[in-house]
This record gives sequence, C-alpha cells and structure tokens, in this order.
Amino acid sequence: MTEHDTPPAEISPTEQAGRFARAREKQSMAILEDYVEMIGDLIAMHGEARVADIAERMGVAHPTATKAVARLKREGLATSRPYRGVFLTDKGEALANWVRVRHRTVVDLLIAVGVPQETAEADAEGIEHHVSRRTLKAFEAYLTDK
Amino acid sequence: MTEHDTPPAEISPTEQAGRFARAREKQSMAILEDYVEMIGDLIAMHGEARVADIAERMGVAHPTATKAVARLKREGLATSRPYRGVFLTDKGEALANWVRVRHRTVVDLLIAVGVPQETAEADAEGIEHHVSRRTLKAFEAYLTDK
DNA sequence: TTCGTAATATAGCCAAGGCTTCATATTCTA
DNA sequence: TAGAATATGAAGCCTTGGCTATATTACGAA
Repeated sequence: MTEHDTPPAEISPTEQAGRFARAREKQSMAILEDYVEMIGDLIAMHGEARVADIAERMGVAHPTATKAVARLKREGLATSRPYRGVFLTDKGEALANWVRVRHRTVVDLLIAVGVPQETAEADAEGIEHHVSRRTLKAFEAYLTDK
Repeated sequence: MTEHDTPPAEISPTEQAGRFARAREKQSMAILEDYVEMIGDLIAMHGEARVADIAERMGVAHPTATKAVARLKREGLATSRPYRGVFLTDKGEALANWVRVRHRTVVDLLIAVGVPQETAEADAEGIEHHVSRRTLKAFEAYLTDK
C-alpha cells in the first residue's frame, strides 16, 4: 500500500448501504436490459427473434432464455406466443434503444481514454448497466468537447 | 426502429456469448470483492470487523452477511471463529488491496472526464467490478498523462 | 399427407443472495 | 456476579438465473 493510502472513505454507514443497495438494484435490471437489446438486434438483423438464437448469442441454454422471456413479458417489455418468435412492446423497444445508445457511448468513452477496442467492447458489456444518466451525460459531453 | 439505425455489431454469436459469459463470471465475483473490501476497511477503521457492522454498511440483514462470510471462508479469503470478528487471509487482504486501488482509480477517472464526485462514487460501486486489468491500466495511464 | 427433425416448452434440480424468526452466546452494567 | 441488552448463529423460505432431461409442437421433404 502506498503512502497515499486513502483512509477508508468518510461516509456514513447508511449512505454506503444505500450505494450498495442501488448497485444491487441496477444489477437486477442488467439481465433484462441485455435480453431486450439482444431481441432488438435479432429483429433488426433477421426480422424476428427466436428463442434458440437468443439463447445462442447470450451463451445460455434454451430454457434459460425461455425463462428470461417470461420475465420480460411479466415486466411488460416483450410479447410472445407459444412456438412463435419474441417481440418487443413499445416500452421494450424504448428500453432497447436507450440501452443501445448507452452501450455505444460507454464503448466510445473507453476507447477515447485509451482502452483497446476489443477490451472496450468486452468490459462495456458489464459496465454499461451501472452507468447512471448523469454519468452518461458527462460521457457524452466529454466525447463532444474532446 | 429506423432503417439506418446502427447495424447490430458485427460479431459472431459465439464471441458474443463469450462476452456475456465473462460478464456473468465477473458478476459472481463482485459480491465477494465488496465484502472483502468492506472487511478490510472495517479492520483499518475499528481494528476489527464484526458481522453486525458488515451487515449495516452493506445494507443487508445480519444473516445475509453471515452467509457471505461463510462463502469467503470457503473461498479461502477470510477466517472467523464463532462470536469473534472476521479476518482476512493473505489472499483476502491482497484482493482487498487490489479492489481498493481499482475503486479509487475508477472514481478518479470518472471525475476526470467530468462526472460529479457524488455520482462517480455511486456509479463506481457497480462499474469497478467489470473493469479488466487492461482497462485499469489504460485508466491509470490516462490519469497520469492528463 | 405424413413423418422425422428441429424448435420450443415444461418440469425439476442447484447455488447464490436476499429475507424473517427464533435460539444461543457474549458482553456490559447495575 | 446476575440479568438485560446486544451480537451471532441456525433454520427455513423466496426469487433469480443457471442447468439437464423430457415432452410437445411446427415445419419441410419425401
């Protein structure tokens, strides 16, 4: 440890607990966001989103994708009928678009500060879900002014 | 969606699946890292880490913290005896230090690109776990050269 | 038009990480 | 030093997000 060792942050237990709680909340939205974005991409690419394709690209088994779709439906983000493809509701599509923009911004910012593209793409997959609107705004401003 | 939306990234399904898989792996380490860092902080501040304090600062109920400590012990990161405090193994301490450095670097980078401090602290809590060594190196270089 | 294959769904399992409730150990104080 | 207050542990439940194995449905080719 260096001399600049910061003493543990001066933050009240309550406030810190809140931060962790918010981080956990974001995490619970992350998978929804990933699936919604994926479904949007597949529809854009193939005109439809099949469960098998979703599963393949997410790197999970089919039943896992089916369950995720069920959760999306429960949350009003997607629709589907048995043995038919999966579609996004307006709400789902709006979320997909927002997520896509955020993803690109995060990747661009990482690259702008010197992260190699491949690494930027990979890390962004996890980072993006924790980027708040305010932080995203700052990223956009930085990329514009740079 | 419009016709000329950004075309979905040109990436093979397999490669994309790998990215998601890696993001999931990192996520499964995230909580371990948070607890290890917290325990390190508490020991630095109070000379010991009590389960009650850990729980309070993590924003969870005591049994949740106890379970987490059990997992840390299983992973060889911490030790504890009933009704005594929790301590880090060498491995746990090394992880705690690495995590702490990474956390600070992430916060500093966010601030450097214009994110308000409060927001930076909060978002970093989730972002840090997805920052690879390579990305961290880039952050450090950026902060130095700036 | 039927039938085999591929896609989808269902059921049931596991681990993680939350929770509450209740029992037990420790510590503090009167 | 006994008893109350506090801290810890144990048990059991819930949800998520993985999995495998086993139906069932849809569809294209013979």
